[in-house]
Amino acid sequence: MADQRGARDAAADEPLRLPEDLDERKARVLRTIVAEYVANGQPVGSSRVVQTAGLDVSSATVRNEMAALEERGYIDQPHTSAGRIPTDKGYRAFVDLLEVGGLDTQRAELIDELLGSAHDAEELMSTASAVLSQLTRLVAMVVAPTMDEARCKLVELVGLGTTTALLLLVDDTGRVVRRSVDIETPVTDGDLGRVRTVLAEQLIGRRMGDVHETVDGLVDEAPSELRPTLQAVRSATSEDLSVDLVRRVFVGGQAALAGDESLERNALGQVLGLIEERATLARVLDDTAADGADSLPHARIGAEHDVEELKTTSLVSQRYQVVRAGSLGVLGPTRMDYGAALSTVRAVSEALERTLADLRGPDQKN
Amino acid sequence: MADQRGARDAAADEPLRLPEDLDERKARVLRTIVAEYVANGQPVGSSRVVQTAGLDVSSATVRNEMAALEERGYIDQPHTSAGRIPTDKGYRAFVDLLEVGGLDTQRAELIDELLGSAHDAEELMSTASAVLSQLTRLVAMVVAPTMDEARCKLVELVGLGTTTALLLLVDDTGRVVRRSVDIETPVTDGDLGRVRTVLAEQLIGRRMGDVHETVDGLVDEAPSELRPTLQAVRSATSEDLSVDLVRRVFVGGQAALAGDESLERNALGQVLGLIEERATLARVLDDTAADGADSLPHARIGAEHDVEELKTTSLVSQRYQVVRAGSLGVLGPTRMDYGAALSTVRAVSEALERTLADLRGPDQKN
DNA sequence: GTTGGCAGACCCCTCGATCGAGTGCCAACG
DNA sequence: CGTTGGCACTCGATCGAGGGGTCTGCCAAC
Repeated sequence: MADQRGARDAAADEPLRLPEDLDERKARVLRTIVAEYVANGQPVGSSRVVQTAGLDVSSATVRNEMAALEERGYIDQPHTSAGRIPTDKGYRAFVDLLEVGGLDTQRAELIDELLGSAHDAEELMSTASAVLSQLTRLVAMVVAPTMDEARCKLVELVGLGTTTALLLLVDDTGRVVRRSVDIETPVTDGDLGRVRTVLAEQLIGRRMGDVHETVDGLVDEAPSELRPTLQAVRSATSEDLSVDLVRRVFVGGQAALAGDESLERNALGQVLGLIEERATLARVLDDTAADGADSLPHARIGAEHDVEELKTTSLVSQRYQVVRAGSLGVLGPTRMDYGAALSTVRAVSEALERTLADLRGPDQKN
Repeated sequence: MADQRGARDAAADEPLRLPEDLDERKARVLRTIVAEYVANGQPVGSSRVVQTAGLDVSSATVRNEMAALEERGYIDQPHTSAGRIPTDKGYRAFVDLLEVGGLDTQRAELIDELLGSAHDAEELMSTASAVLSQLTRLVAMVVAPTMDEARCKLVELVGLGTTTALLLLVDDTGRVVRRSVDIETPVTDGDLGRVRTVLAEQLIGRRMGDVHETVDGLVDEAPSELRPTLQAVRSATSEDLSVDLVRRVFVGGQAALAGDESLERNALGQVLGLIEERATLARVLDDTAADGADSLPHARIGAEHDVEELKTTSLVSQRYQVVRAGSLGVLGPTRMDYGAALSTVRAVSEALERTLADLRGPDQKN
């Protein structure tokens, strides 16, 4: 397992702690190689390192350093007479040494402006993924927060047929959960209305996470004619309410994947396939974010992924909203601009937190 | 403009009408070339045509026919000493001569079974796109029907802050429209409740397409304290209700695009980009389906598209539900198996219609 | 109209040679 | 001992030539 520390915060002023097997100069060489390779996509040779790193030594010296770096697994050589390419371990070390800077004010303002124009949580997250993908030119993903902690604001039960109904729950940020209810025996509109009233009385104001349990408690007390309906509602709410409809994943900029040369066509297909499996995708984003410190983005690089399809890609992900956590991030080839990715994810994440708070904050009366 | 007749129905028993510039044998040669090329991806030569078409003439004769076909623009030669490849016009002629057969019972049953397991319209369409993409190994898309003709079944107005509320409309198939309402001046819960009552009285049972107009009519009659809220509702419903949230496009199997060699990497990126623009996508599907006869799928091939990004792809699309029409289809490289695509789209479309009818049919009481 | 035959075009693969980038090693130097 | 310049070496990339194979277009004959 690779080092799982999160990216460093630029604010924390402790000196950069180098890995044991890297001295100052080796680290600098490694940094240069990663930066150059990310920028140009070409293996980088010793002379180029000397040039761009502005080191005051000869290329022969750098060659020695590079040999050491290769031996320790930080870089690799496609073939004997080629320059070096970072390994996953090399990227990892690079990222660990990286200071996550802030974004320039222009971009930061752009983010705030765009996110601020959203009317509700859903639109907000959709915008966030669009902004994130455009700024990074990577695939951007935003996982909606769980709604367990949110309060139930509205309950509706609409009959669609004599044995089917639609259950609607709205939370205090305006998110809507929509569940089909299949009732065993036909039920009249009147009974449906009565169930609706009971549900509204009991559920409104309660935590969304407690809905199922509450409904469960109602089934036994209820008069027998309402029981089949309540049982149906119980089973309709048994699955985590956040799944599927609410814990949606907003994906933007998939096309960017195709534009990247460094991703094999085959790998591309696999990644696209994975992106369609929203449940796995949400898990991967959440997990990756959880590996990092709170309010700092964290990267998973290449082989660090536990999902086979992502082994040639890197994911930078961060949690937002500590109370009811969602996560967001960008996905791209391991050869990505980690500096930009990390700081952009961080900036958008923070902007999203702020805007989300605004949305239910200032003019909230209850 | 290419020929815009829809695909032929196998049931219609009129003789196949050949294009003027194709006699029986030329058509047969063309058919063989398309079939072979679709199957193998290799340019097909005269001798191969003789073999697989089982023609009782020599390859020289076929060469003459092929020269004629090339002159008329049906086929093309990548280079002098290569076999022939169909042009878009060639594919078009091929498709026009194609009889849209039924699917084998095994597949047909599979489709019915899978679609039948869906609980509501949304799940149904999502399943349909998954089924369609798996059967064809192409990108499948299902555009939800417009809801103009559907009846309003429920109206709710939930306050989220003193100046923001959430408007919920549910139609008689259980689809939910969700609109943010920004009110000019703060409004009390009581007033909000009264507006809700007014809206419910006036809207329930009405066509969803008439909602905006109805609300518009209410604004002037309403007491002044309700007016800001009604105005806000009016502007929230001004946009077509079907757009965005309801007229969703369910896409499945994008990964298939990456797997196909015949699509340039560049083109792939463009297609992926277009797929993310759901509004355009819905329009293209609708338009393509509209070009064909009702209850028959229609193909748009390569250059027939008016969208630049799709010029190297073909789309097979069909309308379902004539009253409140949606459309569905598959997208892939022009070199696709049109026979399979056409019959599968047709089969899924019909199954979707049936299931959608069932969903609101048998046990519907109002 | 159809056919066999044939020359020609041209892709594809391989082979060899050359070029150049970049390396590893080594002896010398401070 | 770290650093350096020098040098031989490796190996991909590029180029051109040549052979094999495929498929065509044309033509004369049937």
